[in-house]
Amino acid sequence: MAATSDQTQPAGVAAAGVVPMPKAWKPQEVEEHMYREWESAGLFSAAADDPRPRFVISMPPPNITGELHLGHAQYTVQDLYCRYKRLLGYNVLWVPGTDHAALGTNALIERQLAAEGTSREAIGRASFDRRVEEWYANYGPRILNQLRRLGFTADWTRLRFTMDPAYIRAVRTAFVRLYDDGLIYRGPRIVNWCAHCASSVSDLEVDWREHEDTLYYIRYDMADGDGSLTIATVRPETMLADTAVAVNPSDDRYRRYIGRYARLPIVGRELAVVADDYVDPKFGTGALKVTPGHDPNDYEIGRRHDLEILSSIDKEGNIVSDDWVPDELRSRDALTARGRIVEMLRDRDHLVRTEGYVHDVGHCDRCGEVIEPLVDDQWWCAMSRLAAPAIEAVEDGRIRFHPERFGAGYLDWMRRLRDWNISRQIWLGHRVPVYYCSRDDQHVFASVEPPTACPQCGGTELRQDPDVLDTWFSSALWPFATLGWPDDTPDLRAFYPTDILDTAREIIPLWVSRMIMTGLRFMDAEPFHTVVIHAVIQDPHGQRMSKSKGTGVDPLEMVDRYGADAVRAWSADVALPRQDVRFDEDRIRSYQLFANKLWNVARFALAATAETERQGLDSLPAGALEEFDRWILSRLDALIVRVTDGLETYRPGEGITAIYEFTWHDFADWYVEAIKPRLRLQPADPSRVAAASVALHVLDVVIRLLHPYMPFVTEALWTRLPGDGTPLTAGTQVPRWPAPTGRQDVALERSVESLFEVVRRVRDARKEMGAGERETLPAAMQLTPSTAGLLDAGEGRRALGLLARLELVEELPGPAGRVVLGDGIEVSLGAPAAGAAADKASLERELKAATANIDRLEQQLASEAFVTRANPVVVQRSRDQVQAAREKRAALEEAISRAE
RNA sequence: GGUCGGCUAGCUCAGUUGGUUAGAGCGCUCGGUUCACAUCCGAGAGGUCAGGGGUUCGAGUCCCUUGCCGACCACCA
Repeated sequence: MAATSDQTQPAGVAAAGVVPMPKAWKPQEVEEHMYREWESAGLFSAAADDPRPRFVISMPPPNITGELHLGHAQYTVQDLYCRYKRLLGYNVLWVPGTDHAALGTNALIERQLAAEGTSREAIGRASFDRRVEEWYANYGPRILNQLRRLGFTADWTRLRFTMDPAYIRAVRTAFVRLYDDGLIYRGPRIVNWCAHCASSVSDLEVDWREHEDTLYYIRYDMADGDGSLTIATVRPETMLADTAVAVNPSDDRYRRYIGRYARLPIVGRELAVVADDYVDPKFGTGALKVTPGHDPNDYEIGRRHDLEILSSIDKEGNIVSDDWVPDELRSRDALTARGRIVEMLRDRDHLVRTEGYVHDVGHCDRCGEVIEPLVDDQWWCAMSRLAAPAIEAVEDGRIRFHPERFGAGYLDWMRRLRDWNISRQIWLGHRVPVYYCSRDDQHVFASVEPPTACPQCGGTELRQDPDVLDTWFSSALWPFATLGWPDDTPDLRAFYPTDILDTAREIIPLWVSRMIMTGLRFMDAEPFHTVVIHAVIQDPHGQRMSKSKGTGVDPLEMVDRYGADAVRAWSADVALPRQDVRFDEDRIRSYQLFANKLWNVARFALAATAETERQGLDSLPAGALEEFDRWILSRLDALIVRVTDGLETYRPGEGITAIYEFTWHDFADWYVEAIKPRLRLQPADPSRVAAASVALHVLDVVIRLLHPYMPFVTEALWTRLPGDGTPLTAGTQVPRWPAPTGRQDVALERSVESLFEVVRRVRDARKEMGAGERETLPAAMQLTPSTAGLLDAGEGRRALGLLARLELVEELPGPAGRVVLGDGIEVSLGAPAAGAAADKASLERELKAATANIDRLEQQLASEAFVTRANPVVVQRSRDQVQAAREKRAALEEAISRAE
């Protein structure tokens, strides 16, 4: 890699000390340049003929409806696994792309047109199409730039867009095959109609919101004059299209009405009274007006009883002008008509009463308009034959969800699937590839290539269906259509099926389920084996982020402020296995600070070590490692296990948390501080060489473990460590992911950490005694017989002196100022030059705590049940603890008496 | 209505088969110009683990229940 900025200098240059490493890690000065280097070196491109095992992710294509929001930072999870797998030696392909988002983009462009005082009808289809192209040309590149700024290693040479010519052919092919197999059909059924978008929308695109409405009780007299039925409705305007009244067959109140006829007020139509189990006798009056033309449930009742379907509301949301509609209501919009109808009912004494009523009303997901259910000719995709194998794939475990609970939700939804309304009446999108011959209404056919003649009669006057397809119909083909399907391409053969799909949970029914269905149908294989559902990012108050409320956050703003590494680390931390996560800028910032910390600890280690010491651990002579060396290597082994395990179980937060804690606290705070004197020894001193080698080894491993999370800072450091110069971002033949080395030593860890605890207590005591920060105190150390050899002499003794700023002596010159106790160790501190000679109060405080601890343990051990039934290991631990606590209490009491 | 998630320090969150005296980051208090880092170092204060009940020698952790917050699915006019 060529380097222009000093932070990306090759290792040799920096190591020679020619160019010093800057004091602070400044991602803003490094990341963008470094990314361009990676991309231009082709590090993200996978080869179809690469013999290594492959790992593939299809990127969920962001909608080109605008710029990305912070939620897209969750794509970090995908890059994390791509980089992890590259380090493991896989041939990795991450296929990127964008989605045309027909309904959404269409709504935005229409809004734009409306703001300019025009409309799509006014400017015509050609101009509209140009608008669409401009839109995509504007936002598409911005989105891709955002993804690049986050450091994502998607293979941009394979970028796809769901409206590319090749993709259009894939969509048409899928449609034609399903059509020819009878799984796509056209027919009149009730749909969710949005008058504003002038299109149907699928059940999943209806947004239900609570409304306060009025429930009207309306009396329908019987046609034969004998009695009446009162019904309740919130939508009196739909009564014009009533074609029946329904009651529950078991409802004694209404049994005598069944089979007779009621007369519809205002209109005068006769309505059959039918018996249907759907009717809830306890709701309202127990009698239901049936309007098959404008209510999904009524539609079902209508089918069961073979009722006529009438429409009283048209696609503009106005009352129809059919001759059975009273003149004064015709063409009025539905809402004004409602008021007028209520007046008419009141005038004619049909309105029994009204009451307030709170219920949910469907709104268009895209534009917010109230949805009008109406019956319309639409294209449908039959679900049951497609769903069955997709259900089995998850039941059998061929596809697994993480977190697991989402699998149950998927199955529940799939088992209740209804046919899918796939046509939309807008201009933007994939046109339905169905053609009608002008010679004969019966000559209807679907065709992948635009046909020139009717296959049945050869007629050349053909008309294409005006509808377009639901965007999700095209997205459903994503994992294979991006690889060249329907052609049998090398990419398709090499890279399908993919491995992991990572997305948000709300997308499971919209997209995941449909990819599984089409993958099994067209490719005869599940499109992926693992579905990872990441958390949804909310605003800091736990509300959904929304652009309109101004609570949306631009990921680039965060990247500019804290660096991509910090944003990524935070994303990876919170993405799994949680369900919701609040945006927390401080937490992002903490990862920037971490990058700086890593940078500096590396800077120190590199500056303090000589070129000759950068040879690797293996070249050290046997026995060269001291206690702290073995301690940090033991901790490092545990870290490798924890990070790897976290990634393998789809809990990446475990990994980044562990790396953070290890690097900052174990490595920088303790290990590096403890070896500083050793690094100042002569270059050839074995102790120095061991410390330097271990420090560099730890850095090397940490950088590799951290790289998937924070690629930029790790790459910058990698070039300065000994190695072959191949960027970490590059895939290599030889795996580079660290493996545990068997150096874990739990007993050693315990004794070293108990020494740290003593250091902490001494620091605390020094402060309480009023010792100066830089003042060295004399101290005598006493060890109990059980003490580990570590503390007796050598490194432990040295470290205690260094880290707690003590001079260890055999005998204190005067009375002890304080006595500090640890596990098997007692440190008597000499009095500081100034300040309180002894702090009896704090000793007494400690005594109190120690006594309470003894009481608790003694009580526990006095319990017969505990001693006989608890795990012996636990019992022994309590015994050891109480013993240690008693020793400590005795020492404290003695110290207190000395202080008096 | 069904399902799922959450409720742990002032704030945001860890806490993986039940077992030391419940942790971290930020914030706060006190002290630090030690030649890696003030984007830092050291020390400290701060929690009846949402309420109630149960199982257990032992519960933040398991079971039941109540409450509140949130999400998804369904759609009783």
